[in-house]
Amino acid sequence: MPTRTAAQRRAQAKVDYDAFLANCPSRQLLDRISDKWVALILAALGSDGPHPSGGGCAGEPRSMRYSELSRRLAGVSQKMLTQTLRSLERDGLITRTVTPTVPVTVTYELTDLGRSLHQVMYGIKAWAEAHMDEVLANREEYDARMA
Amino acid sequence: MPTRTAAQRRAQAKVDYDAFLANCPSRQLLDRISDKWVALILAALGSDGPHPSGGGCAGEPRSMRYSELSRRLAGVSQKMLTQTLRSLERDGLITRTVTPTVPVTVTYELTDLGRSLHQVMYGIKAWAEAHMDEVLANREEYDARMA
DNA sequence: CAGGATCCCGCTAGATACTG
DNA sequence: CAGTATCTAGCGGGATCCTG
Repeated sequence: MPTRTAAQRRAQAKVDYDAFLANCPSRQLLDRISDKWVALILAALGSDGPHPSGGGCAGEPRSMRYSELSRRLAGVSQKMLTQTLRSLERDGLITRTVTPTVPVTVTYELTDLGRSLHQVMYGIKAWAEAHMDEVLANREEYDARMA
Repeated sequence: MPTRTAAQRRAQAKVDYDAFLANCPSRQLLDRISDKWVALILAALGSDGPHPSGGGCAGEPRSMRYSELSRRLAGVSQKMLTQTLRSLERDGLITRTVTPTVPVTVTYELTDLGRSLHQVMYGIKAWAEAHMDEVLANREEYDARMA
């Protein structure tokens, strides 16, 4: 093989970089939590917002059934809800418990790991609530100037 | 109009939920930082970032040229780099400075807002480095059990 | 050097229908 | 109730070519 072309070197650099990204923990985490429904499921299971059904239970780790979750996250399709729940279970962030009643009852709950991740999400939420309005203002100003 | 079908009610719920999500600051922030290249640009401009060589350690606010960034983020296409930089500038997270040399010199730097966001990213990085190996282990165990 | 304009492909979310 | 299976369209993102 003679000397490589610039295109070949670039291609190789891309491959290397992709491999690097695939092994980067921060990148993996970002991919995880940025999933459209992950944050919402974590929030639903981790916090104790006012609940439509039933009375006020608050505080202790929340467990929710499949159908409760699907009502809570009104816009989610069954496919995505199931898929997201599976992946979270796979990662050890939530537990899935099947109770062999008739019909079956399935409940989901955060693990310790999931709760710790929920804390990180809280940090994100805090920044968002403190600064997103500023970001939005910048955006409008920028658009106005460019128009 | 007679009573609505279940499908109609579901469709309406989805619309409402989408609207809610569109106005949710946390969601907006998540969308922002989960962009494939945003985190890397923030890291590149905010510190010495994920680079094997070079001594590391977080340093003073860095300013970088377009071509430096494109070399640092080896896998990025010109289109995505430009697009991402623009959107970050629009949001007031970075500044773009054009120096009319020949040929032109363009440098990018974090704003205060950008630096504050960079701190949040650091929290994410910390969790990732502390817990992602556990997540990965869970994943393997899960796959093994399912195989 | 820095970036605009285009074309195009792969992936994935979503709708729909079926099942234990 | 809590899923699985399949099919499809839309679009994000990359490659490529061009310019001030």
